[in-house]
Amino acid sequence: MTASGQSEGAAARQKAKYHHGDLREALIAAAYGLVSEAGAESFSLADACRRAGVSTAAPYRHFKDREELLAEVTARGFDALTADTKRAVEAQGEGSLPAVIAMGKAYVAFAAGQPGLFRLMFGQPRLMGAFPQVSETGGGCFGYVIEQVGKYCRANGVERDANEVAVKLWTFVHGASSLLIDGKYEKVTPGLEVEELIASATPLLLGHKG
Amino acid sequence: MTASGQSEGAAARQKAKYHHGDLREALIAAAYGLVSEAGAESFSLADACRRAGVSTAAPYRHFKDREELLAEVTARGFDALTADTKRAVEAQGEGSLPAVIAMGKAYVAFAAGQPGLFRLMFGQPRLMGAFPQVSETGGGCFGYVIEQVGKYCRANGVERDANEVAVKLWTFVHGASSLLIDGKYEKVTPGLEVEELIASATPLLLGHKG
DNA sequence: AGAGCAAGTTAGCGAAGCTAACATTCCTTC
DNA sequence: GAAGGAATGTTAGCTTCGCTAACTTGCTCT
Repeated sequence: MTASGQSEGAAARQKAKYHHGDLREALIAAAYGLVSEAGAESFSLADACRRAGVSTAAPYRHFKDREELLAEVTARGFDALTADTKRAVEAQGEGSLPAVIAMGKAYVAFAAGQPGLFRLMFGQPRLMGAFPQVSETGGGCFGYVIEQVGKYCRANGVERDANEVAVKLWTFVHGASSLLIDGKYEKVTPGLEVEELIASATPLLLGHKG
Repeated sequence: MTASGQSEGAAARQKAKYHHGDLREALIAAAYGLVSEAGAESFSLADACRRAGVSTAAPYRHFKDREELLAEVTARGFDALTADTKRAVEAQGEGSLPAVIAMGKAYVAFAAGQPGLFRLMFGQPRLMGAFPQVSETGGGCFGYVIEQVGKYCRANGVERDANEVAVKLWTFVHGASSLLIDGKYEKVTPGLEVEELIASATPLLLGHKG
C-alpha cells in the first residue's frame, strides 16, 4: 500500500507504520512551516497532510477542525515572538534604553521574517477569543513588553504611567511591523529604514526631548 | 475607461430581466458589504452572487477572478478612508494640531467601523502589487496624510523632516487601528480609550514636549 | 429586420473541509 | 500471552467553492 521509503538507512528504522507516532506535533510543524512560507490565506489542511504523509482525514483525530490547528500554530508563534523579544532584551540588559529599542526591533524582525505567521497571530480575532492557548500566549507576549517598559521607566525616572508608555511603544512597533510586511512603506517612503524608525521614535514616545 | 460612461437608458428599465443592468457595480457593492460584515476570509464569490441575485458564473463576465473583485473592493475602501480622513481634517482646519489628531482618529474610526474591510485593504500585499487601482488609491490615501502633516509642520515651525514625522504618525495610528480591531488591547489594557491614545501620542511624535 | 456581441444561464471539473464507516495497531487486563 | 477495547490511522463520499465551457438571451447598430 504505502510505498515505504525504506532506503533511508538509519532513518529507515522509522518504518512506514500505520500509526504515525506523533501526528499531532507533525501537523503543527507542517502547518507552522506552511503558514510561515505562504500565509494562512492559502494554507490548506490537505497540504499539511501531504507534508506529514497522512490522509486528509487524519487530522480530525487530533483537531476539531482547521481553525483549531491554526490556533495551535498561532500560540506557538506567540511563544516564538516572546522568546525572540526576551533574547533581544537580555542581550542589552534589562531596563536600559537600548533594551527597549532592541525589543522593538526584534518584534519587527519577527514580523518581517515570517509575515504569514505574524498576520495569522494578529488579524484573526476569532482565534483569540475562542482558544485559551492563543489568548494566554498572546497575553504573555504583550505582558512581557509592558513589564520591560515598566522596568525602564522605573530605572530611568520616566514619570509617565509605565503602562501607558508601554502601550504607546507597542502600538508604534506593531504599526511599523504591519506596514512593513504589507509593503506600504515602499510606495510612500522607498528608502525607509525601519530599524532607524524604531530607534528614533522610541525616545519620543518615552517622553524624551526630540 | 470607466464602464459607467453609457447613457442612462438601459439602466432605467428595471423590469425582471435576463440582463442585470449593472452587475459589475452590484457585485462590488455586495462584496463590499459582505467583506465589511464578515471579513475577506469568509467571503465567497458565491455569496456575492446570491446577494446580487445571479448565477455563480456571472461574475466572470466582469472580473477575471475572485481576487480582481476583491481588489476593486480594496480600492473603494481606500477611497472611503481618504474621504473620511479629508472630512476630519477640513472640519478642524488644515495645518492645525487638532486637524492632525482628527485625522488619526478618523483613521482608527474607519478601521473600527469596518474591520473586515480594513484588514482586506492592508494585510493583502499581493493585491497591492498586482492591481494598479489598489496601489493608486492606497498611495493617494497615504499621500494625503503625508501632505497634511507637511502642512502642519510648515505652519507650526516643526523643524523635523515632515516626511519622517508623517511616517511616524501614520505608523502609530495604523498600529492603534490594527491592535484595536484585533482585540489585543482588551486583554492588556481593558480601559484603554484609543482616541485618547492618539491624542496624547500625536504631540510626542511631532516632537513636542511630553 | 437581422447580425453580432455583451452578458446572462446551466453543467461540470477539481480541490477543499468535514463526516462516517472501516482497518490497524497499541495497551490493558485476565 | 491472548482478547478486546481504545486510539489512530484509512477510504469513500457529501457539500461548497472557484473556475471554465458551451449554450441562450436580448441589446444595439446598421
